[in-house]
Amino acid sequence: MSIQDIFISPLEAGLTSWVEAFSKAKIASDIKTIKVKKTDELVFWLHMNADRQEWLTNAISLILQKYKNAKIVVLANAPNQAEALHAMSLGVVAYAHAYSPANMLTEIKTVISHGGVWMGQDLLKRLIEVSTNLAGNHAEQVNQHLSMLTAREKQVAVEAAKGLSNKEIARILTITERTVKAHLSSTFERLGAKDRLHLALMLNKKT
Amino acid sequence: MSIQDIFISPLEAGLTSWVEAFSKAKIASDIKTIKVKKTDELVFWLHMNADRQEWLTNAISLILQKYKNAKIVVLANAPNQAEALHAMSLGVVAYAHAYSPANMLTEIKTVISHGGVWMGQDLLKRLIEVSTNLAGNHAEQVNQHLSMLTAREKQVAVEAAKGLSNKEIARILTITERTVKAHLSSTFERLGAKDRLHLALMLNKKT
DNA sequence: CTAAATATTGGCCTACAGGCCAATATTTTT
DNA sequence: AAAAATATTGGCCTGTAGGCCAATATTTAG
Repeated sequence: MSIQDIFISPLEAGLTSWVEAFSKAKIASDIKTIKVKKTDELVFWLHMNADRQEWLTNAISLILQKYKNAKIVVLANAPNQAEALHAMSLGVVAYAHAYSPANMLTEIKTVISHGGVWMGQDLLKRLIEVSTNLAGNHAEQVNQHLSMLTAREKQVAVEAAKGLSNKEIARILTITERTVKAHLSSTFERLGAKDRLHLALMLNKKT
Repeated sequence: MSIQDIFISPLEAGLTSWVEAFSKAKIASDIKTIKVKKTDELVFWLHMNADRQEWLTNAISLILQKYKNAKIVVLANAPNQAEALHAMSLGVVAYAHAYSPANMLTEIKTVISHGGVWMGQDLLKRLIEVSTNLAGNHAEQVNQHLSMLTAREKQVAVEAAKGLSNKEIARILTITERTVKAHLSSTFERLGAKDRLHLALMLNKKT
């Protein structure tokens, strides 16, 4: 079993750095025209033009559908984060500049063939920033709010913030509706919330 | 210039798979005790216990401060996404299970020494999901909801979703409270929301 | 061991929310 | 021009929410 590189590019000959890096690669302009041994380990290098957004999406899903274990690299003429994110969300394992030098291409291949992911420093950074800011930071704020409540109040509060009625909360916690109200009242006071809607906003807000 | 692996673990001998993978590695329990040639390319393997959250944070920043170009890998006894995100946001380039077999450890090393990033499939997926959701997807979803409403209903809906009462909305839109109710009722029906709290969740939720 | 905080529930009362039926004027679509 | 969708408002009625006063059992903290 060997590794087969396949370039998909509108250019007939591919770029020189590609040829330099992988002399035995196949070059095609359309996915459907290529023929490969199913047993080969496949690496697809998709050359991306700015005006082929839709093509990229289709190409990726087509490849992954046909060759389950194929690795896909996107080489963009004009790399941008949004596109990178989109591509990687579809299953691409590397995203780089189309004019990357040959030695970088071989490094990328080394990385992905060992199960790694390759992307620009800034992209990774951005990815993590977004995640931690909007997922982590928020969680911390919510936790800070919840930490001001007693254990029971917390339970009631999170259910109320989901949109459940007092009656529903009472049922799932096996207490009286009256008790739910009591917990909520003290919750409102502790958190400074006007009512359950404000509570919900405090516990769900994305800032 | 050679590559020097350094294991930091509370265990005196390290795990067998580590020793197997990198026989020439140094093993220490504290970062301060190790001595390395500045010229070496350094790979730190931090062994993470569930109860050393704080230690990890400190260790990472200490290492990166002292050895600018060092690569850091975190090996977690009990891997979890939150911790992985946190670690990678601090500059870690790989996050894996502490009991990963020796061959996986060598693959990780290959990947990171070529500039790649190594993390579990599900973590990467999650990372991208979160990013795409919170960056663009969410706004689109909200707009899709709002597009199902008439101009007036939209105005009422967004105010209601902020937590304003019918009376308040009536005042700022200069209409009767009764009219606000009418717009809200049809809004609920159009969007399939039970009440204003669910409406608020639809327009504020981060999923 | 006592004082303080929590968990539970009751009754009562007011305000607000939201549904139902109905009507009119304006705007948009066909 | 006729039909359909929108914008406004009324009255009425029911249910839920949340505040106020009050009491008891349990847990926790000093």
